[in-house]
Amino acid sequence: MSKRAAPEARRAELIAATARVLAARGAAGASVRVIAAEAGVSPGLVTHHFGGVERLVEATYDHVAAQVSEALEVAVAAASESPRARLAAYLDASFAPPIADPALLATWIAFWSLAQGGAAMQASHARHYAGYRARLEVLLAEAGVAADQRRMAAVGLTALVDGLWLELCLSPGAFSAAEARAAVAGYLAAV
Amino acid sequence: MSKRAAPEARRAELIAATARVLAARGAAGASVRVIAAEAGVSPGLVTHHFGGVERLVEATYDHVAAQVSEALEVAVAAASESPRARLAAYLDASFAPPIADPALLATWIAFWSLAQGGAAMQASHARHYAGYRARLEVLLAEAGVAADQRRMAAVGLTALVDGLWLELCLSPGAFSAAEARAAVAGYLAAV
DNA sequence: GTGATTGTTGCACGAACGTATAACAACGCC
DNA sequence: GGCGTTGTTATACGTTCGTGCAACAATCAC
Repeated sequence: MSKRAAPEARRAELIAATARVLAARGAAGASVRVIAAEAGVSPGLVTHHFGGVERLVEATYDHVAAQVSEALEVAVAAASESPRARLAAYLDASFAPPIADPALLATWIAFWSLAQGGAAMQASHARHYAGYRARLEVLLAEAGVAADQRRMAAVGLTALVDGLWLELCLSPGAFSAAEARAAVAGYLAAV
Repeated sequence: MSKRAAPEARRAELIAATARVLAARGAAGASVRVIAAEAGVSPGLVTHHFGGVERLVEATYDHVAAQVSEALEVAVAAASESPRARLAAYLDASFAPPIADPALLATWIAFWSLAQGGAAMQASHARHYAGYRARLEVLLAEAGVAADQRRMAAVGLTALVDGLWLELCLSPGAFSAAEARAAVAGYLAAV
């Protein structure tokens, strides 16, 4: 039996275990029993702390999305103070660890597939992507992009980065991370 | 009881039923019983004709991928003879029916999530995407793009179109199909 | 120390899963 | 018309699923 833990700590453990299971086995493997075994606890704990698997997966989505946003901010903070460099760092971070990771893609695909029937998951997705685009528009503004062009630039850049990230993780042999960065740089130059 | 049918016809019916189930209920709903009910036959027929659900889903992937390719070719054929118009038609077709369809995205996500553990599905995906990029490179060549720039242009355009298509289906409110076409046109102008 | 609170376990339950198998029925062949 | 071939159904089996529940145990208040 696992030692008694504070509710928040146990919830965090279960969320981390869910993320690991999702990455390793996909949506099909994310069962209560598998997740509980990964966390080293009894299956009943999932119901006790989250009231159901669905709620646990939603919480895991929010957690992983926050981790992604944080990784992108870390990349921006590590860049020089030049607005252009900060923008490039934000975009290029998607092609380097920990973002460019097949395990993260597997997790993301699992979320997408589980979002099919869940309104809460769809809302979380919309919020996350809107946040990504909003952050991008701020960086574009700081880099001197005209106000009336920022929205479409953000839409296009988000789509381009997403598509490159997806294919980079899905079939790594098609092109390299450096080529992905070059493609983004080309698009950026056209804006 | 369903009338006796030729093996090929029955296989086609089961594949069509699987595509409908995948679109409507996602990967989680693609069970033998649900698919068989959708096709109006007994569950045992899946094993009899395909030897298992996994094989049936693989066959469905190939079928849907072929339908997508065909829809893109129809769009190209409907365009004027100008190489630029044919290229634009090929790219823009992703933002109009039957490609820009949330049901098709649901099907595609289901394939991705099911491909996690299946080597055959991964191979099918790699083949389909390579075919898409190869066709794109031909259209780029006909439109006058230099040989040494075609590959990266195809990679970038594929990623951009994919990202826009994904987000267009996933959260239709973020931007319009016309804006997606404009983003692609902008990228194309930069090449 | 003692009692109350509550995190945790183990099990039971009904439902759904994939598949194997035997019986049935429709079609082609002679 | 009878017969073999084979598409089709219905059922059964073992497994896994999510969840509810009673019992257990660790912590805290006093």
